[in-house]
Amino acid sequence: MYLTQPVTNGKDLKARVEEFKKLCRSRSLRITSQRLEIFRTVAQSKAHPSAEAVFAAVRKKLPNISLDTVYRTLASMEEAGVVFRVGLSSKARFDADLTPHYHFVCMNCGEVYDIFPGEGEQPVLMPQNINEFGEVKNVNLQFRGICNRCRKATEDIQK
Amino acid sequence: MYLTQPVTNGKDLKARVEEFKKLCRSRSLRITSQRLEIFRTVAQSKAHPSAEAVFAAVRKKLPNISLDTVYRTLASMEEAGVVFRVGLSSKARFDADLTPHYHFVCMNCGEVYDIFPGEGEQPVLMPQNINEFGEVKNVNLQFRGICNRCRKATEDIQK
DNA sequence: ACCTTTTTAAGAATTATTCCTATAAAAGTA
DNA sequence: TACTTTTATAGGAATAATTCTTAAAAAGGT
Repeated sequence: MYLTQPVTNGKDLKARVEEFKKLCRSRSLRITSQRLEIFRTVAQSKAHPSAEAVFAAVRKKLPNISLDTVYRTLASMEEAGVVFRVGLSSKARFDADLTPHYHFVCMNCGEVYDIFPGEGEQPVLMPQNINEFGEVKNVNLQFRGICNRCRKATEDIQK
Repeated sequence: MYLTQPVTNGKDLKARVEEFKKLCRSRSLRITSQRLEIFRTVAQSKAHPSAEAVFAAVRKKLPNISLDTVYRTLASMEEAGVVFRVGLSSKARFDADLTPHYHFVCMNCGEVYDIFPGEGEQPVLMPQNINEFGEVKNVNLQFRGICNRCRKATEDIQK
């Protein structure tokens, strides 16, 4: 089974902003100038900006915006699937098992699970053009989501 | 071309510690009780421990060890390829391009480069057993290494 | 225009990580 | 074994990234 991610790009900025507004409505998130401007900034950038970088850019339009708003908004945008967070969250975790394997990282509790490829299975291929970028030292493949334990816990609360 | 990582596991702890000592010698890193204990801790754990967790565990054997030593040592062990850092370093970066693509992250300058799979190429397969772990929300594939710009810069210094 | 709920700014607080400096321990050498 | 040089360490201070707290402001429905 191949990985597929939704293709929501290739549209112009205005269209994406409209789509974003719709999404906000559907989630009953209020459409604020801060949210729109943060979205525009990330949507326009190809630089994988940090929160600070987004803050600096948005500040030019909204001089009073706070860094906290940027963090909060980026987090909610990630949650909504509108932006992708490159890399993992704050705390580093280590693994001394160097046999080829990957990780399932729970977005709720932060737990890290090993995923060992099944017999004959090999989930990562090296892209052909990888040398254009540099010398690869290692490969990090993470599947991020909600682990079964956390899912069960939320189900139990709902009851 | 398939990804292959060195297989250095499946050996017992003592053997791994001896191997680690050799590696230290070859890199003229001194063999200290702190290093050995930190290595033992990470090598024994299947919990992907954080620096704090390693600190807490090592402290039982070496009550005066400092957290800084743990951080320093884990970093040098990562550099030596003895442990793997799960996830990226501290600063979060964002990407609003949701078309399927991956990233090359420079371990030196932190720059993030997009890698779009070539025509018909699809570097990530979903592992068959993924549902055992939880519900996948997204996939994060990073190739980490030294980008060409940084490599060029270091070459220039050597001249 | 009014009311309710959500969002915000501002700054304080927290968390993770790194830096600084004097001391201590390792490895090489006589 | 004692001596020397180099590297690593503890301890605490400093920094960087992120999150929390609170009162005020803005959104969206009525």
